[in-house]
Amino acid sequence: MIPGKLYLCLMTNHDIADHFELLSKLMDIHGDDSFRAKSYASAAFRIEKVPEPLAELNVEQLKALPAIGPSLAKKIEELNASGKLSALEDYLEKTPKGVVEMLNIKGIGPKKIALLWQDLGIESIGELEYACQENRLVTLKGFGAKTQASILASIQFIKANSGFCLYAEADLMVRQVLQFFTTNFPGAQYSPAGAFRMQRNVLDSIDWICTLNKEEIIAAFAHLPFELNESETKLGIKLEGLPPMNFFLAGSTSAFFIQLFKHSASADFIQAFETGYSYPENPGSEQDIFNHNQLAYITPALRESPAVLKPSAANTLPELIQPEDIKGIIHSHSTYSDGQHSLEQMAKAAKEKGYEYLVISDHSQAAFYANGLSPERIMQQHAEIEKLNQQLAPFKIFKSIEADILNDGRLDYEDGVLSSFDLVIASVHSNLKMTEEKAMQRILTAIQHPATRILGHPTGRLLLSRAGYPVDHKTLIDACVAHKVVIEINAHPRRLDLDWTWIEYAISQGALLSINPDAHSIDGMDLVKYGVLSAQKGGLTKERNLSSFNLAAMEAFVANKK
DNA sequence: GCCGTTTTCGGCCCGACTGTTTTCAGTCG
Repeated sequence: MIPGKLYLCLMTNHDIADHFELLSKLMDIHGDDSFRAKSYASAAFRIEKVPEPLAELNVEQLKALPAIGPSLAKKIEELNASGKLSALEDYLEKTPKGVVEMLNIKGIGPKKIALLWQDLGIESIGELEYACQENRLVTLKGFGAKTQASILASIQFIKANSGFCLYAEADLMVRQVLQFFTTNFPGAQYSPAGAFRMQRNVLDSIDWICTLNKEEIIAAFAHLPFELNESETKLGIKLEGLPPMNFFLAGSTSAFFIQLFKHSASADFIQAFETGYSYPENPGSEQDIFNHNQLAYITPALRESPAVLKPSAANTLPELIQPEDIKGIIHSHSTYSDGQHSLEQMAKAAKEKGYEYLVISDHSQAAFYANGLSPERIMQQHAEIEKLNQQLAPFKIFKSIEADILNDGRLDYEDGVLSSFDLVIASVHSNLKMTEEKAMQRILTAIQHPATRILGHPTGRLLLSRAGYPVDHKTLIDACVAHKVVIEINAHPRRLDLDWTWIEYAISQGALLSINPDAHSIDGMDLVKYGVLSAQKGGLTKERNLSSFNLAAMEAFVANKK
C-alpha cells in the first residue's frame, strides 16, 4: 500500500467545498430551490476561507461557522466519515455524466446547461460541439451567435488539454510511489523520467524507468482501482483523474541509465545527442554518459532544445536557481482580502519557514469579489504591519498591494495611496477577453506607471483551464526592462506565468524576474518550489531573481524608487 | 438551507460585464 494513500485520505476543506459547490450547481441545473442551492454555494465559499481543517471539528463547532447550520454540519460529518455526500450522489445519479462535464465550459453555467439539456437534448460535450457547428444553439432563448462561438472555442480548449495534468498533481503521486518503492524494494533501481523529470508545467503521462518486475510495480497500486495496459517492455497503469503512468522495464543497471537518459529529454535533444555523441558500454550512472562524451552534466529540466549541448561542451551552463535560494515571500494575501490566514499568522509562518521577509500584497479595491482593500483599510493594515515589524525584527513585512490594472491601464488607487506602499504589484484580474492590441495597451500603460515595481502574472493564463489574454511577449518584456519593472514568475502550479520559454529572452534583455508564490495561505508559500522548477527550465539564476535577494538587498530595492 | 429577528417565518442575493435583449438574466472573478 502506498503510505499516505491518495484517494482515502481525509477530506481537505477544499474537497468539502468542491462537493457543496457541485451540489449547488446540480440543483440549479435541475431547477430545484434556488435559495437552498445558494446556501450550499455560500457554504462552499465560506469553507474555503476556514483556516483549520473541518475534519477536526465536531458538529457544534461546525454549526458555529458562518453559513453552516444543522443540515450542513451533518453533511460535513458525513463527508468526513465516508468521503461521500449522499445528497450529491443522488443528483449525480439522475444527471448524465456529460451534462456534469459541461460545467467545465467557460461562459455557460447551470441555467444555460439546463436549457441545452432539456430543450435540445444535449447530454455530452461532444454533442454540444456538434450542435454549435450545426448552428443549433441560436434558436434557444438567451443564446446568440457570440455565445455559440465562445462555447465552441471553450470546447476546443478543453479537448486540446484533456488527458493532461498539472506538474503539482503528478508530483503528489510520484512522491507516494517513490516512498513505496524505497520502503519495499531497497535494492532496485527506479526513477521518474519523461515530462515529469524534465519539470514540464503540464504532463500527458507520468513515465518511470525501473528494474522492478511487473508484479512489484502492481503491488504499489493494489488498493486502488486502476486500468492495466501491458506490453513486453512497458507496464501502463491508469488511475482515475491522472494521466497514464508508464513504467519502462530496464533489464540491467546499464540499460537502466541509458533508458533513463533517453526518456528524460525531448526527441530533438536525443536526436542531436545521438548524431554527435555516443553511449558508453556500461554506464553506472547518468553522469557517466556525459563524462564519456566530455560533456558537463545537463539537468533534465534543460534537455528540451539541442542548443543546450553547446554550453555543456564548453562547460558554461548556468548555475540554476534552487528552492533554497528563495529568501523572501513576495506576493501574498491575508484575511484583509481573500487569504486564509491573518497577517500575523502569515508573517510568523514565513519567519518560521526561514524566510527573511514577507511582501504582503492583498487585493485592491476594484477586486470587491476578493474583499479588496479600501484606502481606510490599507491604513489599518499598515499600522498592524508596523507593530508586527517591531515584534518580529529582524524579520520584515513589506507593505504592498496587488493593484488591479483597470480597463484603461490605470492602477486601482490615486497616486497618494499608491505612494504609501513599499512596492506595488500590478495585475490584470478582470475583463480578460481582450484583443492583443487592447491587452498590450492596457498592460503597457500600467508598466509605465511610476508606482509599478512588479508586473503580476503577465498573461493571466490558467494552465489546462483558460488561455491567457494575448500579449506580445517581446514588447512586454522590453517595456518592463525600460521601466525597471520586475516580471513575476507566478509560482502557482496552475499559473507558472511568465512562461519559462520567455525567461531566456527576458534575461538576455537585462530583465529582473521574481518567483512569487501568490500565497493565499501558509501552505501556499510552499508553492515557490513549482516556480523554481519551472524557472530552471528557462535557465534562471538566483542573481536575476528578486525573491532571492536577502533582506538588505530587498530593502535597497524598495528604497531605490524607479 | 441559513439567518435573524418584525421570535418562527420571510428574506436571502457582491457587482461589473456580456450578450442577449429592448430591460435583464446569467456568468464570473
